[in-house]
Amino acid sequence: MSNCRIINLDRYATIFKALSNPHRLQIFNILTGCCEPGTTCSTDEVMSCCVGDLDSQLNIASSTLSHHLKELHHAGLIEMQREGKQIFCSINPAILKEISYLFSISN
Amino acid sequence: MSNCRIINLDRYATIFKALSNPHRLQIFNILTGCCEPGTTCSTDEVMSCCVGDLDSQLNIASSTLSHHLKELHHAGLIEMQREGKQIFCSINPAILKEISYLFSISN
DNA sequence: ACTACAATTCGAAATATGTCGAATTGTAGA
DNA sequence: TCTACAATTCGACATATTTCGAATTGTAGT
Repeated sequence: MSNCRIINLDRYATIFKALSNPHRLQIFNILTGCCEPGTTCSTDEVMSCCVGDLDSQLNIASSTLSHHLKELHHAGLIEMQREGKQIFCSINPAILKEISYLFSISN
Repeated sequence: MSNCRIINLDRYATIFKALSNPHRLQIFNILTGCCEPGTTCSTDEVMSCCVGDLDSQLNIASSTLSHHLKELHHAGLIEMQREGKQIFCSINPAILKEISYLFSISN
């Protein structure tokens, strides 16, 4: 297995598991931003990334949302930072690059 | 949501779910080939892709392997083709490109 | 037709996941 | 300190997943 691309199966399994649920994937999708680079989205859905904003877009109980965010965070896909009463979520760009690399050399 | 990259959340969730289990990820990894392009692997692990070969590498019951293969196939990640007594598995290259594209524009 | 091999389906069991509402924690303002 | 808002934790429950061994199906050779 010395030449294998995926060295740590469990780690990547955790990452893909985090993306395996439609609600979490939706969160991930919102957080990566809905627009192609260079284009403009309608203002109300751009960069809404505090937990409450996600809550209003997802139609699930906030406790469930919290659970999903925890899972995305645990997988290293998102970062969370308190700002006053709110907690802001953002994508971890490093892991995005990593996954991108993983699939780009799988062809 | 008109500009969203991930149009069909459920479809991608299914794909990522297929990759979310260590055993399935291992199968996927073996099937994409263990070598970087241009390098050579030890002969015994290159392109071993009939079900029996996977079975000997995975250390799980063959019924379990069968179940995992079904899930990978259902997600569209692998193709399966009978040749005599054996069934050969291979990666669906189209879906690999698709995922690669998905993450390359997420940066 | 019989046998051997390859792989799948079936049924069952243990464990994990997704979800909710209620209760709790953390923060800021009055 | 009291109140209101934001978000999480807890406990419970229904459903899904992972896994196995036994039984079955499919294929090729004798």
